[in-house]
Amino acid sequence: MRLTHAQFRELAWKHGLAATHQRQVVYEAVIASHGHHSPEQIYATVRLRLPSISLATVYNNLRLFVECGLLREVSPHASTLRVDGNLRPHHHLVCSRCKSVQDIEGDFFDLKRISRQIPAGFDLTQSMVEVFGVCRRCRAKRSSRTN
Amino acid sequence: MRLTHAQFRELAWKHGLAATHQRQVVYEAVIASHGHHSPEQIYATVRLRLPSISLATVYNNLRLFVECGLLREVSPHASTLRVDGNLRPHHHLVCSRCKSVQDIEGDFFDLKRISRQIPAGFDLTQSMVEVFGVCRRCRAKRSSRTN
DNA sequence: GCCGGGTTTATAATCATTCTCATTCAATAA
DNA sequence: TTATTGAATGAGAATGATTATAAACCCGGC
Repeated sequence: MRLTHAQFRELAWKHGLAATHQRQVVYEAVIASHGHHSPEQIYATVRLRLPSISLATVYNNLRLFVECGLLREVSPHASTLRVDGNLRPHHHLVCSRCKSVQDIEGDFFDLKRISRQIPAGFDLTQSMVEVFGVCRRCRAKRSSRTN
Repeated sequence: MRLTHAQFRELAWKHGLAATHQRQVVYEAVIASHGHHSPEQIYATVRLRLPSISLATVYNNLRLFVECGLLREVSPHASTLRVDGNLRPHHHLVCSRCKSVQDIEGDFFDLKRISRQIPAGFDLTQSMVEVFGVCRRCRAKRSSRTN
């Protein structure tokens, strides 16, 4: 998807960001191809239009876009492996900001109903559900923010 | 939690693993302290009992334990950032093996009902749900495995 | 057009994780 | 109990993803 520079400038300003050319191209690359992109993939796409862009710029701007709510992060977890010895069926409540994880017990999820909606062949027998939100502590800490 | 060596050996064998001393201590460290542990945290705990253990051994054995189903991996997602330009409310279907992500539309989750069960103060207004399972391709690939 | 502060670039640094290989150990057979 | 052998371990190097640094550059206001 392409935007005029004026359109992008308005979008960026609404979110408190300066509207640079690099940012516009990175943003357009993410929006244009639907899916869930890694920084490397976006970098490859953006380089077709801006061969001299730096990978660091892609990382910086993706982080900014996520922080200001222009994009969402898939699986916002801590950057390190976490392991759980609790094998009983349970689910996780994850804070998108501090990445803390708490167990939730209970049967919120109608897996039968989900099964009817998901692609054929996807196996939910060992399934787990994670619910993302903002924990009490993080909400208190940054309650002044609007996003 | 401590196990006798005989108990651990039986547990390990049931899952197709040799029962080494290091493995027992790593496993006990995970089980003993409830929560969601990083390799570094487990390494620190294990070193109290086995000061000469290598961090690589902790990593190797955690991976093996997860593969054979003795432990679960929290947030089994690709180790690289993924970004999503779709801001409309939707959820993700994630394959625990190949880490692929697909969108699912629909209203499977009764957030009101969840809200009543989660700790006070946890903010679900920007929430997202991810459902983990095994995608068709991965299921076909390793259908001979029992776990 | 010029200035100043934020942005970009290139590269170095960092962090988590995996690999390599020499050494050691667990499990089986004698 | 001991010997054997393939698997597991330990130490450190290597890798891959991400972040930090510092000099050059550009956007937007004057």
